[in-house]
Amino acid sequence: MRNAETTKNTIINESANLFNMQGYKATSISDITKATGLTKGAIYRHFENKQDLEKHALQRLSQIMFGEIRTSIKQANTFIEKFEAIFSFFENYMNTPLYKGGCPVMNAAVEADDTNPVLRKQASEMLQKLQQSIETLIENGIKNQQVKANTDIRFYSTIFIATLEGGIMMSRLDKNKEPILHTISHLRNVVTEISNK
Amino acid sequence: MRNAETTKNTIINESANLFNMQGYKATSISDITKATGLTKGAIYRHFENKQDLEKHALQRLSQIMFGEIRTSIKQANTFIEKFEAIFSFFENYMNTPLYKGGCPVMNAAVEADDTNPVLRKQASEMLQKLQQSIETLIENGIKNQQVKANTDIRFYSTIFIATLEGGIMMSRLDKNKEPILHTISHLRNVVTEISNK
DNA sequence: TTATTAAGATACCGATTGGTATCTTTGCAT
DNA sequence: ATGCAAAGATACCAATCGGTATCTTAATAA
Repeated sequence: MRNAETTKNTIINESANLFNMQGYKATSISDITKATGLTKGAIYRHFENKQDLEKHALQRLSQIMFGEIRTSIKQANTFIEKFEAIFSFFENYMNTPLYKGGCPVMNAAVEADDTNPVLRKQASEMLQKLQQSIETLIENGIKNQQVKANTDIRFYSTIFIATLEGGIMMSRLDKNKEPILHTISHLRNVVTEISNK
Repeated sequence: MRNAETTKNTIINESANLFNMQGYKATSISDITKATGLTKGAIYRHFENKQDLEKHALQRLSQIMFGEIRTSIKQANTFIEKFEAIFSFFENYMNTPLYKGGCPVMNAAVEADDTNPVLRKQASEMLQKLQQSIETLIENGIKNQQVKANTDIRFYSTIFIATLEGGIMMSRLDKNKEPILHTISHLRNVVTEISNK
């Protein structure tokens, strides 16, 4: 048998790219056959239906995203350096993104929120995971006395994510790095604000 | 003749609602016939094609959005009150929105950015207009000596919009007002920050 | 070498898509 | 009242949608 796992993998990768760029509803199975060079028969051997494929594709984007975030955070030592790692991760959505089409969480969230409950739930879980990892970052900062003890963790993790996501959206819309750079610059001030002097 | 203008208006209104809720690509002409009670023949008499209808629908959403923003800003007197008006406008995306489906700028931006250049350009112009009106607000604040003279207008208008848009996205995703309330609370601090004491 | 079986290709399905040509109805001017 | 033009309904079109049944190809185990 031709290597099934490899095939399944390329289907997931290619469709993840297409879904994140064009949208889930807007990407057809035949778009995916063109991108992979495979046929419908091959695709439907590996996935029950389109929704199933969407699920796996977004799961893949999630793996890539959190994989990158996790390693870049681990490499950083101080609280501030770790935040800088997150900042440059978001800044990279503009020049050398891990995947085309912008932030998968935002894309899935905006497309799915009123129509596709499966996708919506998945996006919600991704957002939760992202927020959790930022909250852990702040918690550790408090433990290490790098962050003020009375810092509202939930509040600030929300601010960071909202501001960065909004910045990406604006930057992508007018293909201009200024917004994301401004938001990062602002969040640096916020980091300083909650840091112990 | 049956009133053509009224018909055209209901088509625009209903399709604007559907486009903003389900997405532009995901909303079919037959969805619109069901919502309006009209037939395809009637719709295509008033609009060249679907793209033309999308354009008019987003234009309508833009009118509603900026109409509301403008009047609520005008009613406010001080710089801080005007910003409070904007804040409550964004907060209302969660309970009593002017239109269903969230912020039209974000929706169009996320859906269109890689595929639909017409929609994309329109969304870009809406964002520009939104930013312009916030910049004017800050400028006037400076003129009235309510805002510090050295305030970077472009910078702060970007922060405000990015943070609010990100907050809406998060709040809509998990159907919870907490994120948008947190972002507004944070932006209140920012307003205070650039205000003259 | 050959039988087996999984992987992938081909050909089709009904439903729906955006769009159009044509017919009918409506309201107004004469 | 009637003729006319505009508004809307009906009926159709080719193309594409997601999905499936069936056939062919390729790799492995015997």
